[in-house]
Formats: sequence, C-alpha cells, structure tokens
Amino acid sequence: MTQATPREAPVGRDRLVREAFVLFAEKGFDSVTVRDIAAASGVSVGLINHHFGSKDGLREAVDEFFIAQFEDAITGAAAHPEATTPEDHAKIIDGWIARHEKDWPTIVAYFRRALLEESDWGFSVFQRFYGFVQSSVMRMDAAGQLAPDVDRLWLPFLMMYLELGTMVFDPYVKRVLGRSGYERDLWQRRHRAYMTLIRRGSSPKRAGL
Amino acid sequence: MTQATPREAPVGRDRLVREAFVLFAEKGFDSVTVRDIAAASGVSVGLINHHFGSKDGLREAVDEFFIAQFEDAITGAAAHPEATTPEDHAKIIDGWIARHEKDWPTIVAYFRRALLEESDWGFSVFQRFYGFVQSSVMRMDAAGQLAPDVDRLWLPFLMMYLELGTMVFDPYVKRVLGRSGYERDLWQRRHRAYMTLIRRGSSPKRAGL
DNA sequence: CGCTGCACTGAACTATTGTTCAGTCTCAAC
DNA sequence: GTTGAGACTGAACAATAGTTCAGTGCAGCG
Repeated sequence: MTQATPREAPVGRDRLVREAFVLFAEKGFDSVTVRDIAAASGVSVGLINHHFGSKDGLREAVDEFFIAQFEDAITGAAAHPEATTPEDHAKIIDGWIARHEKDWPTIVAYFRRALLEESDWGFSVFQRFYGFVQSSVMRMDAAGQLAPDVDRLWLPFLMMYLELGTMVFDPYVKRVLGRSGYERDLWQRRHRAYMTLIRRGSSPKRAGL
Repeated sequence: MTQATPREAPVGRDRLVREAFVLFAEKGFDSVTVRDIAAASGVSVGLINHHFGSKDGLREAVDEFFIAQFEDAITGAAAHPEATTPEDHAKIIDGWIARHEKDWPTIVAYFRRALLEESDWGFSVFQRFYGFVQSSVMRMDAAGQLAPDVDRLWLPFLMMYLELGTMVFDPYVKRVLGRSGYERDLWQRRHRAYMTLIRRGSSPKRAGL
C-alpha cells in the first residue's frame, strides 16, 4: 500500500500471460494444457491457479492483455475526428499495424480464434471497430462523399469485411499466392485496390452498364 | 455383396454423422464429447468407434458429409460458364442458399469453424471458391466490364472477403443489429449493397474526387 | 530473531474423456 | 435350425487435464 512496494510485478504472473498468449494463439485455448504453459514459462503448474484462480482466469488475463494492445488502435483512431475519408481511416489502421509489425502474426492468430469462439470480448472488439467505421461513414455522408443510392446500413459492414477478411483469411491467401498479403508490396497493392473498390467500384467509367 | 442387401444403410452410423454435424457446428469439435454425440443420437458410445474407429474418424465422416453438400454448389456453379457478371455468380450462390434454407444456420456455423480452424479441407473449399471467383473476374475482364486501373490480383480476394465475411461475421452482426444478416430482407439489401459497391463504389457520380 | 505475507513448488487428487472389448441381438444364407 | 456377419451395447480401462493444498523460501518489519 505504501508507495514503493518492492515486488509490484510478480515475474511469474507476467511470464504466464505472455507465454499463454502465444500458445493460445498457436494452438487454441482447449489444446493448450496448464502444464504446457507452466513449462513454457519456466514455472510450476500451481502458480497458475495461485495467480489466476483457474485456467479460465488466465484466459481472462490474456484477453485483457490482448485488448490493451488494441485499445490504442481504437481509441487512438477515435481521437482523430478529422478523419473523414476512407483514406484517413485506412491510414490510421495501417499505422497501427506498422507499429505492431513484430508480433503481428501472433496477434492475427489470436484474433482469429477470438472471433471463432464468439467470446463476449471478441464481440466488444468487433462492436467498437464497427462504431469506428460507422461514424467514419457517417462523416463521409455528411461531407457529401457518399452516392445517394449507397446502403448506409450495409456499407460499414462491407468495409469491415474487407478489412477483417484480409486478416482472417490471410493464412489461405498465403497458401494460394505463396506469400502473406501483409508483405509490404502486396499490402500496399491491397491498400490501393481497397480504396479503388470503395470509391469507384470495378466497372469502367462509361456509365456502369 | 448381392444386389438387394437389406441393411445397406446402418441407421446408427447415419444418425451419428448428422447429430455430430450439428453438435460440431454448435460447439466445436473439441467441446463435444463422444458421449454427447452418442446421447444425442440415441446410441451407445461404443458404436462410434465401431463405425469410425475413433472420434477423429467421425470428424472425417462429418467433413465428407458436409463437403458432399457443397459439391453441387461449386461444381454446379462451374457448370455455368455463361455466368460473367457479378450478378450471375451471386445469383448462383443465392440459389444454392435458398435450396438449403432449412439447415442454413448449421451450415454457416460449421463452415465458419472450418475456415477459422484452418483445416485442410477448409482450405480446399477456399481454393475452389477462389478459382470460381477468379475465373468469373477474368471473364468480366475479357468482356470489357472491368475498369483498367482495377487490381486483377486483389479483386477476387476482396470479393471473397465480402462473401465469406458475411458468413464468418454473421454472429456479430446479429448482436449489433439484433437480427441475422441472412434474414430475407436484410439479405436482399446486402445483396444490392454488394452489387452497388462492386460495380460503382460509394462515391457520388461527379468524378470521384 | 521471530513474525507475517506472498510468490512459488509439485505431488496428489478428482473429474472427464477417448478407447476397448466381451458379449447380445437380428437377420440373411445355407 | 444352425451358422456367420455385422450392428449395437455398456461396463471397465487408461490417459489426460484442471485443481488442490501442504509446504518452502524469501523479503520486509517490529
């Protein structure tokens, strides 16, 4: 309680969260045993329940750890109300990805599993991302950047599918193309393709059919 | 071996596959026990290993059962080389969905898991879907229906993301909107929004900025 | 020095789960 | 009627996993 408490960050707890994060991302929650995690962290099995009460408690801690990383991506984006065009909000996302380049594969893997499991917090991430994209679309609309016949309900979802789909289906793209869509040049091409599609679609200029 | 063998379709085996299909879709392979499946099917636990050798054997049988249903969707689509526009191929998909309306939620759930679990056959479905969409795009291109600056590599993937994203993220859409995106009116709206986006994008007519 | 609190250990415990197998029942074939 | 094959049963088995808990070591404190 006094200020300079000497043991404020139990080393075991910290290691457990980080190692569990990697293992959960790699193999999935059910397929990882507490003994795996303890071994990878170099601690004993008992420590997990000592700190987290149960394996599920550890999962919650890992989820919080993961969300904390996303936090600045979402709130950081919301802190840019001047972002009105798709370019703007895509740039914010790209910036965040660039900052997390090192552990990007692990983040993608964990996120995939979170979506699969339909956990509450997975939904909360989805929901906040939706709020971000949707308000972005509303601003575009207010600025007269949206054609009148565009569906205001579905457009945000479709934009999210393009963004999240890139993430979720990247393992398959990798197997089709032989390389990840997140490799720099491919990613930049995807970026342009996304912009083009959102703005002008795929039909040639002369009156779309 | 003679022609009219009386017990050609063991009732137990059949029920096990169908019930396991539903349970796997609902809760995921790992979360379903052989006892769950046996109880739901009204048979004994031993029967599973009698017919399938192991729980994994049952999974393979369920996968085959599932793929068999998709087979006609893919090959049926490939059997329509006259389909050139996005409308055409969307119509084929819609037709298939309509034919499977009854067990559509289960199919979506199972497919979701297959894609997110990165199973080999999940990839093969992705790959074939890619082949279908990609050749469809190539035909559009040949027919002069593609703007010159559209990225030929990414467009098929982006189109797939819109299609598969609707499927994979539907549970979340359901929680945001309170209804599934596959309910008829929403689905039709999404269909139009998809078409509009693919063809003309979201910008107003007067030269998209 | 003794006390207290806390991180940490690891053997033991318990529940669950996939698998096995000896045996039953049914039905077609001879 | 006997036989054989295959569907089917369910108690028993063995492995695995999450959890418990008595105990250790150490750091701060009076």
